[in-house]
Amino acid sequence: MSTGNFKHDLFNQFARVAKAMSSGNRLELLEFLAQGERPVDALAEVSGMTLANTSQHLQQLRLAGLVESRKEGLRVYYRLSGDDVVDLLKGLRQVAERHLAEVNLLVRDYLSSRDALEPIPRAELLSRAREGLVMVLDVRPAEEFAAGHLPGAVNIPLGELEGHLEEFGPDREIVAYCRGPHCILAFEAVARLRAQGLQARRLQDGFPEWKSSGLPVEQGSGPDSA
Amino acid sequence: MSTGNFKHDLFNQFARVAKAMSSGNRLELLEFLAQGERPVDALAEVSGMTLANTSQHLQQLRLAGLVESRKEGLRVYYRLSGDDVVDLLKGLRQVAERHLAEVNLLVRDYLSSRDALEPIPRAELLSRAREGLVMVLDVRPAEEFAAGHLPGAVNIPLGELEGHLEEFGPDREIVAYCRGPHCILAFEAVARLRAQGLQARRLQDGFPEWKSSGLPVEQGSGPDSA
DNA sequence: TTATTATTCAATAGATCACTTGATTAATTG
DNA sequence: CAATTAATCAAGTGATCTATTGAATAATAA
Repeated sequence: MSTGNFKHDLFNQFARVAKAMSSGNRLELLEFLAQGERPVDALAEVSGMTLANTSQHLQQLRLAGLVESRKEGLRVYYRLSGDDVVDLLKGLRQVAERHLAEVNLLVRDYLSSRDALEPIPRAELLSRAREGLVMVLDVRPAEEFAAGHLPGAVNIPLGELEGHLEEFGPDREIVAYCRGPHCILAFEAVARLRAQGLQARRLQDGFPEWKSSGLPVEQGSGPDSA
Repeated sequence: MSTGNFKHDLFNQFARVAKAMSSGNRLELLEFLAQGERPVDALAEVSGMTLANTSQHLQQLRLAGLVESRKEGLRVYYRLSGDDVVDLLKGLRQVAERHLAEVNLLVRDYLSSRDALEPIPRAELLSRAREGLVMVLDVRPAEEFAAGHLPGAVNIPLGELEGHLEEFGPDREIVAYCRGPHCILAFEAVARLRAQGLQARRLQDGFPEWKSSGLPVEQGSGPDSA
């Protein structure tokens, strides 16, 4: 790796970090890890990759200094190696959104075909939820819900949505949320609920943003932790 | 490119940006471009790549939305597509420095072998330069010097340093600076001057940091624009 | 001990990437 | 007009990357 040329060596080290982030699959892993520590099998399932493949990608991320791991019993838990990694991911998203026309087209196409309506702002949801006017729906996996969620939220992971349709009424608006501005779980949920004739909207951004903006958060098993 | 899967497509777009930055050569180009607009041949020379290779790398950067170009006469000038690209580069450096042991080893080895002394802080240089106690040496290429430099600085590009040794005296300390914290020009200059028995130190960071911290700047051809 | 589970390792084929070389385009000059 | 210059394009080769497969390791349970 060392070429004896300081400048080159240094840039090549920086490039290692970028190379680790140059795969959509690995970025997806990083985004999940931004939510907190996760074992390998959970990451494999959520990313849709095989276990071995996921493990290898995680090791590339580790070699680039982006994640760290900890073994506990049979499981190996991975986590981001620092908040600066979150900043880096954010910077990457920002540049892509500002300068890649394809990203905007993708988002626009998806939104217009799935959910033309504006997301509901956080403050508005808070006040309307307090008045009991809306049902707050958390479509993330149960484990993420257990680690923290919006107050009064009901947890129905996206895959189980079809089995719970009778819990919704046509008169009470449903506001779905998930992980963040680019998490598609909430989009999908809104699309499916609307297909059933229900009133559904999407929360602006997701749980991490809600939490980091200082709004109230509930922990532990919620009202629907079946 | 499109897989019909929104989430995947989106992450793959983000990955395109990271992939463009996953080469040391391209990062080097980006760092030069952070100084301002440059034509292809200048970038080729400074990076040590062939013209064709440089051109191809620049086009990859453009496809990733990191740079833009403008044609003027025979020349094509490239520039960063926005300040967010600078932020992204900074984030990349930060993560690499914090989490890659190799980077710290590289920097430490280089510093201890070339320049064990601390860099001189900006404020200190300013006051000492005003008292005429130090000679401020800009070792960047003449064109960069002309675009802006420290007040009273003398411009001697690194390659011409050996031909100008008689301009320095052993009693007046020399403070060299260049582009930034990882630009090696100043390191090299200090090493060579010390090898001649002269008192030489390096400014903390470089010209961009000096300028952005609000300290005075001179423009146009300086006192030594031979 | 053997079996089970979570993870990693090793080997592989196909795809993509980096750099070189020589030809080509576009703007300028004589 | 032909010659020159800056940059890009096109093709080829060796290297690297990705995902898959099946085997190996390590911790736990029976």
